[in-house]
Parts: sequence; structure tokens; C-alpha cells
Amino acid sequence: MPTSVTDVARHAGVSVSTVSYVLSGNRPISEKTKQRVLASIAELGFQPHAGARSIRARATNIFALVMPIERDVRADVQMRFVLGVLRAARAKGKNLLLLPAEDGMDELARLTASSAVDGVLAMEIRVHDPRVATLATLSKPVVLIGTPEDPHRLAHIDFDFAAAGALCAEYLADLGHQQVAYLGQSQDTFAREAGYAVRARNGALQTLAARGMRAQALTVELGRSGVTEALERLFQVQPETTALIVYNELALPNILMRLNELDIRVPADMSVVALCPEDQAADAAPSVSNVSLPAIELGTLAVEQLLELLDGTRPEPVLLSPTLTPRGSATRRS
Amino acid sequence: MPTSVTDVARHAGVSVSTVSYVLSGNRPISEKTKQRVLASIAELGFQPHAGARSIRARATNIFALVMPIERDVRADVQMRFVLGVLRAARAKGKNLLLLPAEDGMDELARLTASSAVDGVLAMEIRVHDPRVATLATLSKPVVLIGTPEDPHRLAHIDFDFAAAGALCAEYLADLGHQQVAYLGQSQDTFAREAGYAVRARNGALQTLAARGMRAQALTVELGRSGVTEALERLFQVQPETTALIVYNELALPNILMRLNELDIRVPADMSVVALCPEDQAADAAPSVSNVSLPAIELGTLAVEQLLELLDGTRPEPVLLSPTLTPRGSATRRS
DNA sequence: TTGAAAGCGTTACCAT
DNA sequence: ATGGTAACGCTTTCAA
Repeated sequence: MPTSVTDVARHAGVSVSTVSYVLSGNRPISEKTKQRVLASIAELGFQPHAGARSIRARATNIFALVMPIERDVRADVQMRFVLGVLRAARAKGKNLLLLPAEDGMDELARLTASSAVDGVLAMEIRVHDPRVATLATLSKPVVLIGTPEDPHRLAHIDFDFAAAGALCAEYLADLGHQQVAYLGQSQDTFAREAGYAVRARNGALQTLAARGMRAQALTVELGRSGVTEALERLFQVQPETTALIVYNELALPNILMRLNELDIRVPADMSVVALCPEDQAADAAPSVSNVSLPAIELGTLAVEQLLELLDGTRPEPVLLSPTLTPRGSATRRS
Repeated sequence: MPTSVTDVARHAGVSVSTVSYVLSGNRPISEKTKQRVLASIAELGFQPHAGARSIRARATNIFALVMPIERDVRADVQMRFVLGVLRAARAKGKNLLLLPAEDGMDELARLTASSAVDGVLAMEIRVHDPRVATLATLSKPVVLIGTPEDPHRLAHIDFDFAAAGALCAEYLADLGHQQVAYLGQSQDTFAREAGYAVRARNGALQTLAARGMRAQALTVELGRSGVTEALERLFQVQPETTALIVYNELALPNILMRLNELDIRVPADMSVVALCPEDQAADAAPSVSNVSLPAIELGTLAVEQLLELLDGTRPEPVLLSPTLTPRGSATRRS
């Protein structure tokens, strides 16, 4: 029993086309019939049927956001990306359909082919990502949040994780550190070649090598035990380590706690730089100098690119540059 | 240039109705024409237009999830609810449209009135929630995840937060504690009367009183300073406190850390019980006995209720019961 | 300034 | 077992 244009037309004593034109404004309408129609619309609580409209408009104003659900990704961080995309989409009058990637690409293919969504945003892109090839075959525009090795000509944006890793390394090099450890995400994360994990680590290691420093890269597994083990391993292979680069939002607090338990003072005995959200860095004990992840900006950017694609423009890939915020957790090596 | 039934019909040399019936299976079709049609469908990559379909079907298979974005809610925890709903919806073949509540109810009213979604799930319900009255006027079924004082006859499900608070209190009472503190969420959270915050605290305080214990309820603000201040306040007003009930996922790790800094041992000097997700409790240092929040179950339940409503049934409100998992952070008061 | 009618892509009823 | 066609709710062309 939802009301239709026909109902409104009857109620206002005009034709359906008049109602439609009042709504779209695509034709001059005399002030008094316009008012009459608007009154009827209000009285009947009429809203044009979205599906019917989408047939002619060839658009639904809905974007799909494909979100993989990985146990070892901090929900916190992932939520920021979702929020960034959601806010940006809503600001442009678009709605967001959330799709867990576990469903495979099938449902996404259905949604695009059936014109249920106008475009697709995909996050958590891997370096060698089998999904990208599939995404490239969809009948609707796609924007990747992340950079696959072969983008299949898809639009993509990213944070410059390599530069972020390098920035941390440079920062520690400038402070005179000689032996540095890179504490990254879990082995699983590297095994699936999550773009951010691989690139940040490579960026850091390359710069550390270029600056002639000794470096160890370790993975850190979930939970407190993962942290304990990682640090144990570290002090076996490189006991003289004086600085850590940490890119593992789940582990960061536990790493700091463990250092404290081991009576290793930050930054007196150990400098620490992290890749993590601002507030996590600020809230850590002690506060940690960090390169922050611009989740909101990335979301906004992704939506903008998708809109450009829908406009028929071919947007340039964008790489957001990192900035480091010193918070006193790293100090000059005396 | 998406293909339509007409294209398929032409390609297969049959009528449009035949194509439709092949798709729906609502009519016996000879095996050979069926195969021919299916071949054409596959070859053309045809998918029925979702919008057109939604006209006749009077359904889109899309649910809206309204998600308030509060600074002081742990994204982590909120994400679990979203995931719970998302998984449950997908398991039933439904898609999920994510809607930030900041947009007000207007967009939601539009989506429901325009038949863009089949139903609505609303989370983060407050005790006195002005949105509930609006939700009750929508033209599509609604399920509240949370319990307002006046549900306006809307379907609602919830975790029994009062019982959860009470369970923590009973547990500590049985261990012989006499002076207990309840460390809750931020003042803002209580100011807006978030159902979970208010009910858990009341449940705990009532039980503590009934068991003749002294109790202090404190709010804990965001960040490490919030924790420091709260504990300071606590030891001023009730220095002999021997047990804490913590319901503040953001603060829990910092509370444990602060206790450690103050040389207060858990559980020797201070017993701690928390309301928080399982893995956070397990990963804390030390592990914390907790009553866990069944986010996934709640999401599933909410989706089931919405499906029942769409079936025309009037589902019974459900309250999930709490269980406490001892992890050694609380001990008998000697 | 307005109305009638065709057409968008589906489905389902009425035919054959 | 299959085809023609009306109907869903909307927009837009064509006519007046």
C-alpha cells in the first residue's frame, strides 16, 4: 500500500506527468497546481519508488563497499576506513552497501550486473590479488583502496606505505641509531601479501639498508604471547637493537607493556616509532611517535574517484604522503 | 547497455515470458528450450534488473542498518555488531545498507518510503531515545538492537545488561568482597542514557546494595588521563576498595596498566571483573575474568526477528543472558 | 500550462 | 509447453 504517482495525481486532480514534472522541475508548472500537488505529496507521504526510478535513471545511488574480514586486522582500524567511505558517500548523497568479501565475487557480480549498485569500492587489496582480475570484468566502475601489482587498469588510490616505512627509518637513522628492528603484522598478513604490510616493511628495510644500518624484520602474532615471542626472538638475533619500528596496531600496546616488564625504558633504552592511528599513538603508554594512517582521507578520495568514473572521467591514481608526528618515544642515540 | 530479458528472448528465439519462467521456475519448461535459454543467459551475461524486479516483488532484499557514530564507543566493539548483522543478513541472502545515524531519520524515512529497503535495524538505542518514536512511524518493519523505555510497539532484542552487571556483583560478593567500585563509560555515554551503560551499572549497583556491600560508581573518560583521574577519585572516596567491575572497553587495558604502576597487584590486592569481548579479556595483562558481549548472536537474532516481521509474524522480544568466564583476575577476599 | 501515451525491465495472467 | 500482453511505478516524448 505504498502510494504512487497515480495516487498523488488523483488526489491532486492532475495527471501523472504533472506530478512527475513537479518532482523533477523539468517543466514549468503554474504556481497553484504546483502547490496543490506538493500538498498532496505531503499529505499522502509520497516518495517515488526507488526501484522504478532506477530503471530510467540507470542509477541507484548506491555504492558497494567490499570489506574482507580478517581475524588479524584490527577492527578498529578497518572501521575507520568504512567510516571514511561511509561519510564521504553520504556527503555526496550516495548510500553504501556493505559486502563481506568472504562471499566471494559472485554476489558482487550479481549486484553490479543487475544494476543494484552504481559502482564498487574494494579495500584490503593484496599485492597479488586474484580478486582484482574479477573486479576488472564487472560492468560497473571500480575503485581499489590499495595497490595491486597489476591493477588491470582499474582506478586505485592508496596511502604511500613504502614512503611511510621509509620515513620511520630515516627518522631513526637521523637520530643515530645503528641497529633497528621492524615489528610487523602476523605471518598470515604477509602470507596473503596485504599491500600495506608488504610495502611498509620493504620501504623501511630498503631505507635502513641504504643508510647502512643493521635491521631485523620480525612478524608478531596475535595476542600477548605473540609479542613475548617476537621480542624474545629479536633479542636473540640482534641483542644490541636500539630502536623499533612497529606496524601492528593490535600488538603495539602489548609491546610497550612487555618492554616495561623487561625494564627496557622508552626512549632511554629503546626508541619506538609506530605506524598507527593518531589517537592510538597518543593514548599509548608512553605516547608513541607515529606515522598515522589517513583512513578518513582515503575513504573520501576513493568515493571521489568513483564519482569521477561515473562522470566518465578517468581519474589519476593518488598516493597519499605520510607525515611523522614526534611524541618523544624516540631519542638520539648517545 | 546491460542486457534485458528481451535481449535474451531474441537471442534464444523464445518469448520474454519463457525467459522469465526459466528464471523463476514457476512453470514447466521443456528441457531443450530451457537449455537454450540458459545458454543465452550465460552467453550474454544476463542478470535481471534489480530495480525492475523490486517493483513487482515489492522487495529489494536490502536491510538498512542504522549505526550511530559516537566518539566514545569502541569501534572495535561496534564493528562486531555490524559484522554480526552483516553475516546474518548475508546468510539469509539479504544485503545490508549502512546508514550513519548522524544523517538523522530523514534519509531513513526516504529509504523506507521509497521501498529502497525492506526493513530497518537500529543499534545503540538509548533509554529515552527520540529516534524510536520516528522509527515507529516508518512504513517498513523495524527491529531495535537495544531496549528503549518505550519501544513504541517495535520489535526489540537485547543483551541482558542488568543481569550482566548483577552477575559481576554476585561473583564478587560470593568471593567475600565488601567494598567494590564500578568503573563505567564516559559521562557522555551516561548523559545520553545509552541503554547498555545505564542498565549494566544499575544492575551491578542494585545487587551490590542487596548484598550489603559498599559501592562506588565512577565514570571513566577517554584516554589515559581519564583512567588516572578515575582511579585517583576512587581511592579518595573509597580507599579500601578491593574489587573493580569495569565496563569500558577503551579504558580496560589502561586501568590494568595504571594499577600495575601503582603497585596494586591483580588479583592479590585488587580483584577485577570486566564486561568486554572475550578476546580483549583474554589478551589483557593479566587476563581478566569477564562477562562477554554476544555481539554476533545479537546481530543474528536481530536479522531473524526482522525476517519474522516480514513474514507477518510478531516476534517475541528476546533478552540474551550473560555468562561469566573466570580468568583468575578475581580472588577470594582473605 | 497541461494531459495522454510510450517505454524502461520484470512478472504473471490469459490465452493458445 | 509456449506466446502475447497487461501491469508494476516512473519519466519523458508527443500533442494539444
